[in-house]
Amino acid sequence: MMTGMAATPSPRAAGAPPTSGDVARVAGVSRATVSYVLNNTEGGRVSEATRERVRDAARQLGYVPHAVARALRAGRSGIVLLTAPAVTVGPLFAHAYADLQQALAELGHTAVLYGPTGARGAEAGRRWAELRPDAVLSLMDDSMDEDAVAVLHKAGVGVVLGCGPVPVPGAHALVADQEQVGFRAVEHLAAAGRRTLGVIVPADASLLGFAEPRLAGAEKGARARDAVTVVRQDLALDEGAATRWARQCAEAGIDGLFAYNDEYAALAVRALQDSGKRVPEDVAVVGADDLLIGRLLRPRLTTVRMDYMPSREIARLLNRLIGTPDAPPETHDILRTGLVVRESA
Amino acid sequence: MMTGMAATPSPRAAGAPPTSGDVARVAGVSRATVSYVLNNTEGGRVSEATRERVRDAARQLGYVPHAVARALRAGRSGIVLLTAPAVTVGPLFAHAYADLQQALAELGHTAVLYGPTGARGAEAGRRWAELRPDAVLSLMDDSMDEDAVAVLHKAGVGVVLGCGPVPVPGAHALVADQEQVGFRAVEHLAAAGRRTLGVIVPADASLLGFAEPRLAGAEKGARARDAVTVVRQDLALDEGAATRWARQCAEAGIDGLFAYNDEYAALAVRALQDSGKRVPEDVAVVGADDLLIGRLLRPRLTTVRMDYMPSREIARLLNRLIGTPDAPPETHDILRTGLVVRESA
DNA sequence: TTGAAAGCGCTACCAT
DNA sequence: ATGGTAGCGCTTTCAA
Repeated sequence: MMTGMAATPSPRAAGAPPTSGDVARVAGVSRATVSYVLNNTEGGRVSEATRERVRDAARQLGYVPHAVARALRAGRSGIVLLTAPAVTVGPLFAHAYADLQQALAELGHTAVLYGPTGARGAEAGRRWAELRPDAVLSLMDDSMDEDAVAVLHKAGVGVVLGCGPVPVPGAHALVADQEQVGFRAVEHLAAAGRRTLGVIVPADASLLGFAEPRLAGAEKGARARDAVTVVRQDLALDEGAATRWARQCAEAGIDGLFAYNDEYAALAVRALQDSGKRVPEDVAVVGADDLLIGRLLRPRLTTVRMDYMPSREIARLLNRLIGTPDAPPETHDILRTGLVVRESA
Repeated sequence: MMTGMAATPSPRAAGAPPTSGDVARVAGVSRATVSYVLNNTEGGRVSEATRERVRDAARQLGYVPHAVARALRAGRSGIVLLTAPAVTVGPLFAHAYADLQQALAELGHTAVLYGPTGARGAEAGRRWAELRPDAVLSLMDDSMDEDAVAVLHKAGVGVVLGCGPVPVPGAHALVADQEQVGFRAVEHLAAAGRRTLGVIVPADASLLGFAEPRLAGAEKGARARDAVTVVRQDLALDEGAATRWARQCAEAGIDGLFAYNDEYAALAVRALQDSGKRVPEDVAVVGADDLLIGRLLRPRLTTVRMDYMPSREIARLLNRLIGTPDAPPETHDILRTGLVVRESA
């Protein structure tokens, strides 16, 4: 057993960052008291005079609590890990991410984005699990799969929430039903009397998770109509490719076009116009995502707008799930779409 | 002193995630040995048979090391914290971020993005410092200032690297000299005989950190020439604002325009054309950042392209700095610009 | 009202 | 070749 002096440990090396022990020493109290004061634990159990001394000492030393040590002791890190592949960390995502960060912070969580690991499945799950987050939210991330979920659960990460075109087995799901997008676009084109509909699918493989369902939705839309056919058009986001595509497109007799998003639509419109086609007279074009570029081009793009569940609601959902880690997987629909009719279709 | 049995602690609650102690128990060895084996410490000091048993046990239990505990013990978290305000987490940034993540991972670090905290200066510094990262890289983040750096250093975060238009005192700096951009644009417009140059500055306050230096560079370019003047044009990224701006622009007698970036340039070109001006005949336009939209417009946009230091080099730099935490602040230039001449100027 | 001490999971030093 | 054990910084129970 130690005797005496324990409340006054020797000062630490000069350059070392101050710990709660240092604060205690300077304030002339125990580490326990420091903890009580700085965390406002147990209302008035510490006298106001002492509280003031402790806070002064902390300020004077520039003390910053050590979240790692706190997490170890508490058994929970307070971290919500967001995972997202490179492509997703894009413009649409930027503000949503900032909002989510904010909303989670208000609920006492720390949102942290962990970019592409280079691994997939169980291996990716292990990388995430090492940090022992309270929850993992994977955004459109196809490296999150059933194995990854299993690893996470086994490592004590109680909440795994997948957000993407397809739900991940075993995890909670925010489903963004991308099929709606294609369906709605085709509905509009068909109603305008178009019969041979091209659907532009991006060559970028990392977008297939979105592109395939949008195509599938378009095909579903075509089947619901008589005499409407859908032709898949693979296209890279590149002017040369677009020029070649426009030629081939004319031969296919396409009179209506649904592009993966407004960027691809813009590229296609340009190429069609350069090849002598008129938009929308010869080919009607519908884009998606309501990007700025669609309003700057002439003709202005008709597009399928996406309304996702607001970040604040997602934060509340996460907060609730973290509170009940063993609840059975829930599925929430987070996508509503609407057509923005402009000039191109 | 404990006696006996210490190598065989009692099993833990069934649902609890396995610890190295559990692995040790299953493999019939001590926790120390588990640590040696799983971290490949000290070459052959553990027999191959034992190593195999340990690895089997770990696999069977689904053991994932606890990075938090490891960090506490090691005194370093292995984390490189990236901070960025909402606007920056944009398209240009996406791939750079993914690359950096990758490059840092290869060097044994974990890159983690910590979005806008809602706080600034010392308070923001405290939020970051809590996580005890080995380094903080702030990207175009104006909430990182001298006070934040001081807090971080005091909390033992040895490496603070700022990347933005202006260096942060006390921290290492990656300077992206945005003035070059404006200078180069004005040089081109003046050489083409334009004399009254508008410079479009975005109304979005969060972009001012870039916009002001670009404007300053343009002014510097004008001073270097006779009879060339620069007129600041504030503009919001909005069609209505652009229409009003185009009218006022005609009155000002502007015959050359440098826009903050290609998006603003596109908006301006559109508005000018709609108001009856010809581009480039009446007004020559130069954009910046070489965005896709610049190639889709007619006329195609002349733009100032940016070449940043590749992520791999930034990762190597960070790695070196983490190895020598007390080195004096270094400054590195990471921006090269080049003019891409197309049709608009 | 305050303090002592245990212990979160891990690694590294020193024994054996 | 392997094991005991101290201790990273913190919170929290129990004791005073």
